[in-house]
Amino acid sequence: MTKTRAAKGDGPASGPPTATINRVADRAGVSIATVSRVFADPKAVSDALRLRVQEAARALNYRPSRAARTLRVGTSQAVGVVIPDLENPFFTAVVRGVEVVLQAAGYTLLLANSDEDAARERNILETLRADGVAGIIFVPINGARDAYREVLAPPLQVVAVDRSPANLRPDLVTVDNVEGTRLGVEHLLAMGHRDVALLGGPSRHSTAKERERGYQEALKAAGRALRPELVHYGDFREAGGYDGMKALLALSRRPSAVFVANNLMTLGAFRALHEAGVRIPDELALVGFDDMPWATSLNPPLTAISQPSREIGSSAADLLLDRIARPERATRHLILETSLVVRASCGAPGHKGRARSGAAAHPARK
Amino acid sequence: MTKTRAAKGDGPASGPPTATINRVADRAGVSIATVSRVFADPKAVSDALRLRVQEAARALNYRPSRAARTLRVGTSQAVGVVIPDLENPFFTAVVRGVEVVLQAAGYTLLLANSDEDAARERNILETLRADGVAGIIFVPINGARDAYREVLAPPLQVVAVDRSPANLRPDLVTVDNVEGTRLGVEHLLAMGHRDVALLGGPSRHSTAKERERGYQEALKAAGRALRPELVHYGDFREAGGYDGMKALLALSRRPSAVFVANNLMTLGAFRALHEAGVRIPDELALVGFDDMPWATSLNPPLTAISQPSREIGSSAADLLLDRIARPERATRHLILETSLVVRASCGAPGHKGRARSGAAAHPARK
DNA sequence: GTGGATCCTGATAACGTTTTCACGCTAGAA
DNA sequence: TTCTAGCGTGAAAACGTTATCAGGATCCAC
Repeated sequence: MTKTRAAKGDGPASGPPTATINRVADRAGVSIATVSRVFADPKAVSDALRLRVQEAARALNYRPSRAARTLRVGTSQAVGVVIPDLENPFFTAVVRGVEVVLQAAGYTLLLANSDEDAARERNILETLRADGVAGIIFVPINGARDAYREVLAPPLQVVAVDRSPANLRPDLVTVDNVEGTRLGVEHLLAMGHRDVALLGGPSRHSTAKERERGYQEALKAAGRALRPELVHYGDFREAGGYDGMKALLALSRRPSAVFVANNLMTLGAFRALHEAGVRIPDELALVGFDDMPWATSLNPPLTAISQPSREIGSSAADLLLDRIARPERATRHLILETSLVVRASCGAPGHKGRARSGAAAHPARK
Repeated sequence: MTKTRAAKGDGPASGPPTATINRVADRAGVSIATVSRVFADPKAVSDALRLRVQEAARALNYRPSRAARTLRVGTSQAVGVVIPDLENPFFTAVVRGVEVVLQAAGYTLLLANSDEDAARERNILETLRADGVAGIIFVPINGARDAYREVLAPPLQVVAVDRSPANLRPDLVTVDNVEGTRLGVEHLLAMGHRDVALLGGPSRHSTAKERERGYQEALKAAGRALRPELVHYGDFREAGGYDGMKALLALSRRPSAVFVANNLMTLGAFRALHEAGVRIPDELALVGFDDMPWATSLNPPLTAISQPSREIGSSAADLLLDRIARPERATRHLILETSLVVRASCGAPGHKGRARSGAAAHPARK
């Protein structure tokens, strides 16, 4: 049940009638053109007038209308950010990174959630385009062939993040998924595990495919055969990890170690193991892709492949801003590095229940 | 280290020159006024013309320019959402709730992060105001006396969320923090714990104060004295919970149960307990405020006070939309209910390591 | 048939910017 | 002095909508 309290609303204390460029011009005794110039290119106007204008603007608490500017100039000081899941901490960390650099550059951030739904994504992109955003940073759903052809056509500037879109080559920021996964699996193999399983993701995501490749390469490099029954595919959500882990536990010949290809699935895997009373890492060792804030609070603390999530976002924003400034420059693909953070879930010696991490992720910028 | 690959950019395949209302009018052989009406109030125009216009609009892939509309009408179809921490899953869940109803209503969501910083918050609010957003949904930082007086003055519509702002009475959506905390502490007392500690938050947050009050009331109702050394205040972040728990563990007369007043602090508390090798719930029972996605993956699964976070967001959005439609209506305060989700960390019988939850949260809507 | 009332429709004036263009002024060169 | 540059400024025209107002049909009632 829910309670509602009513209160008397404050009377509409109607502030001053919103200063416009005209009022500032009047007060400063100049033309609106001069006022505009003071804000756009301060050194184009003489010191005397500039001061008068700034003074007047301050007195009236004037802020140029973004809408008017957008209309006139054709493109707004905003960028759209669209991610598939606002509640996945990896994506929010990315958004955080984006937000920091956009805010600093005076841009506004329009956020939308595609929910892994191609139709919804298309709808959002169209809206953003109609909004006249200067650019878009998005995690592509990777849908149909020509999904993005029209809707992301110039003059829109675009950078994709995390996943590589199907049929478009925009600026791109990803992580080295193959290498990262190889790191994790090799770590498990190096600790003597003979049968390492994989809880992978849906193949429509480039990340899922790359991580599976990393798994295969690690096995191959170690001279170990691929046992297909040890590979299960989930949906990159909690339930997928739970189901996959249960399936692995049901195997007559259980693996002794598992690599989970995604953060939410790792959560599900943990839940399945706790429910089944399986001891980690003694009965089953675990390494997950993507390090999360709660990783050290799990029991045992999770060994994970850490991605520089925040930096992925800030790099993407840098790339976009740069491209807005120079639309003609060649498309770039930035690949950031991952790192292995060793904690206890993999059974590494010296990490029994301790929560200290390995080397911190510290990839180079730009 | 980071690799960069260059690729040749696609030539600017310059799409069609962006359809405007004029082009649609021309093609349909009507005036722009009619086109505008077709979109604003379709039944105000005759069937024949409406069809012609719609057809033309579709052919040209026309979308009304939001900027032009905003300029003309004085207020944009966007609402600003400002939260203190984009990486706290509670807030992202709230944003998610907001987003769903805004999207459905055709509004765009401008997101910004105040980072618990009053100056930053003020800056953001000013920008949003200059942007001409129709309204603002925000988690107040609760700063100075007259913090919000001018910047949130009409015609801006405002609803506050989670916390009650210091000196302003806007529409408000909160949770019953006193009641929720009482629920949790009483649960621990009912299980026979005599000394229940509290890891509380900074008193500048109304939520922290309310939760402390709930703790006090529960003790009082049970006829138990308040032992001040059992109350520690953190910053509502992970580190605060960690430090607080360590302090509690250092006590000569340790409590046998702890209530943690915030999700991030719960994480820190867990980490401290794992590090110290304290067995939960045998040596120390734990209940936390706010149920999180990872709660069932912790070991043992966390008993928590669940907030309807998503619904907090959707209610706030509902309230805002309603207020935009009827700016004169009285201010309202919506108080949503919390519920106790019993898992294993509190030591409840029948929950040894099991992850099944108690009753699902299911508060009434509106 | 005439007088309204009702309904659709089109011209047109904003909304607040940015940008182009021309103008006047000062400075330096002839 | 006269001419040429160059600089700083203002007038005015967009940008794409929405809202107001008035005009032309159509219809019904008298």
